[in-house]
Amino acid sequence: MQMNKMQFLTSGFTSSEPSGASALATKLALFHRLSAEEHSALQSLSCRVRKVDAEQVFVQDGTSENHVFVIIQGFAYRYKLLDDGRRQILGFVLPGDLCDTDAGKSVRHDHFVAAMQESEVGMIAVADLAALRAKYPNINKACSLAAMLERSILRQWVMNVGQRNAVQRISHLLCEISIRLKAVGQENADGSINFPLTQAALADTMGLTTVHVNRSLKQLRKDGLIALRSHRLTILDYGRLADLAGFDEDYLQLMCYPAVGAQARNDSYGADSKCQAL
Amino acid sequence: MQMNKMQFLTSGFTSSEPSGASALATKLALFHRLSAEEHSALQSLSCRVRKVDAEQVFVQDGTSENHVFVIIQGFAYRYKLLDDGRRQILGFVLPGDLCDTDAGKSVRHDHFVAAMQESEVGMIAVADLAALRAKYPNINKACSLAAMLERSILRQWVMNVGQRNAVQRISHLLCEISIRLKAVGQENADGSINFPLTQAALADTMGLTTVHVNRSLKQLRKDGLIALRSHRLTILDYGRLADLAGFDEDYLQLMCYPAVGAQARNDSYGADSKCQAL
DNA sequence: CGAATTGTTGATCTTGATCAACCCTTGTGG
DNA sequence: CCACAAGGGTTGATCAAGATCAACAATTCG
Repeated sequence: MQMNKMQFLTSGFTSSEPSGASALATKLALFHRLSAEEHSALQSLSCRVRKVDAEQVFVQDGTSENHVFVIIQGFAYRYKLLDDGRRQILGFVLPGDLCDTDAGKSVRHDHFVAAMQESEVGMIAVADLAALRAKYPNINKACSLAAMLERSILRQWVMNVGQRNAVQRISHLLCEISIRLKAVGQENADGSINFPLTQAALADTMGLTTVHVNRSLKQLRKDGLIALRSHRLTILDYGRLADLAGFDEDYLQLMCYPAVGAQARNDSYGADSKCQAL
Repeated sequence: MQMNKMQFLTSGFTSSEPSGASALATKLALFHRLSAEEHSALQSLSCRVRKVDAEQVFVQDGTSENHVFVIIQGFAYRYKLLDDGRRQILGFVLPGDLCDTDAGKSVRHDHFVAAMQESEVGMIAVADLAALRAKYPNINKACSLAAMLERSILRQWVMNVGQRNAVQRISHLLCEISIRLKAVGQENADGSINFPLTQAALADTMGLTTVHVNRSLKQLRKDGLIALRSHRLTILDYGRLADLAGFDEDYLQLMCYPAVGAQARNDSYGADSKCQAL
């Protein structure tokens, strides 16, 4: 897959809204118990909201950024380019996810991040987040754990591309995305999910060609495992699909902070009391 | 590659020595400027040193650990297993590197870590390191950056396995290991490095078969790019090798903290003042 | 409606897998 | 010191998953 044209930032900000900081707070609360004070500190983080178009790049390779991005809604992806134009997709950034959390300082990006569909991202000053992390240990730990989850997912991807065949790779990815989206409530009433990847994007994710992705999807449909059309994915038989893919959702469970003894639940803002996958 | 037999911990501790904490301090200092106080706090971290045999597993999948490990000397690797016994190597842990830095709490491991050759590892209580991170912002940042480097390397690996052919993948890995080892002073007088991977391990790293690894190495030797025998690697033509692999060492430069204005250098313990790759 | 993007299919080719020997080195015990 | 075993490395022959090339169909969108 060649990357031909790619739009760049046209700098269109909408005015300051609370939703960015709020999405962040909700997400971090899944990783580690936060005190009421910490929660409200997060809520009051100044966060500019920006709309980005589909295929718009908002983190540039080689640049360094004074902001951390939170995806408020939509679907973004990280990628690298090879000299000859081939693209490797390195991860997906879903609602509530952060780009480059753990930068306590500005760091040179080694990859791009672009929106897969029209999305809303929140921008938080690196210094602001760093200050919060320095002051509030639980926020700091939650950020570290979020970064750890990202590594955990990356390891699965290496496993995926290194050891599995085309059908398994694709199945594995579908399972991952499905679980991650559902965990943040992004599920449609009919059980389907928003799946904005073209077959070309899938190919660049899995290290395959579009032709082969097409044939593999055909196979998955024929076997009654999935329904996928016009960017809507329904997993028809999760059990068989996960089995085929060798998918074990445990690696996504980092967000589940352990029960803290008999301590009452309402002393903190920790989303549901139930242990929840990402 | 099948994993047949694999030795497990026989719990042999040698008595407490300073070298573990010291290796850690030196490494972290490369990521972020540390104050004298922070540096000595690291030095006085209690750290038990343990010898591990070649092929001995010291971090178990599915378990959680109260310790963070520092490799003092030797060579370790992370890996996952598939049901059918296939192994995917997910990263190498070199002298000074940490396993699972960012666990502010005990976390369930999603992979194994084993020694590739006889090694020495230091064990630091998770709680101790967490306390230091909470107290000293620069230590905290350095740990976050170390974790970030690990992600950065993982992204390169996905790129590698997803987009490059056998010869390129192997070349890329050789470049990575070479730079990382040399950056921590692990270079022999003749310019060679310790390279304890068997061809089978290389295969499990790159998602190839041993046969194909063997043929690719033959190619690299024939082209005068490397010399490799009895676990000693010499890169004969780094320029051509890196070029062939599409290797750009920038992604390893996270350790290089930026110059902090005109501030004098000797107010902190920051290894060399020169920007140094990992 | 027409252009562009995305998806689908067939034919053929290539990289790397698989299977099967065999060699070389290293280490061990008699 | 030699014999032998075992692990690792090397080579050849054959096979298959996935790549490449080339059309063309179906959607989407202005």
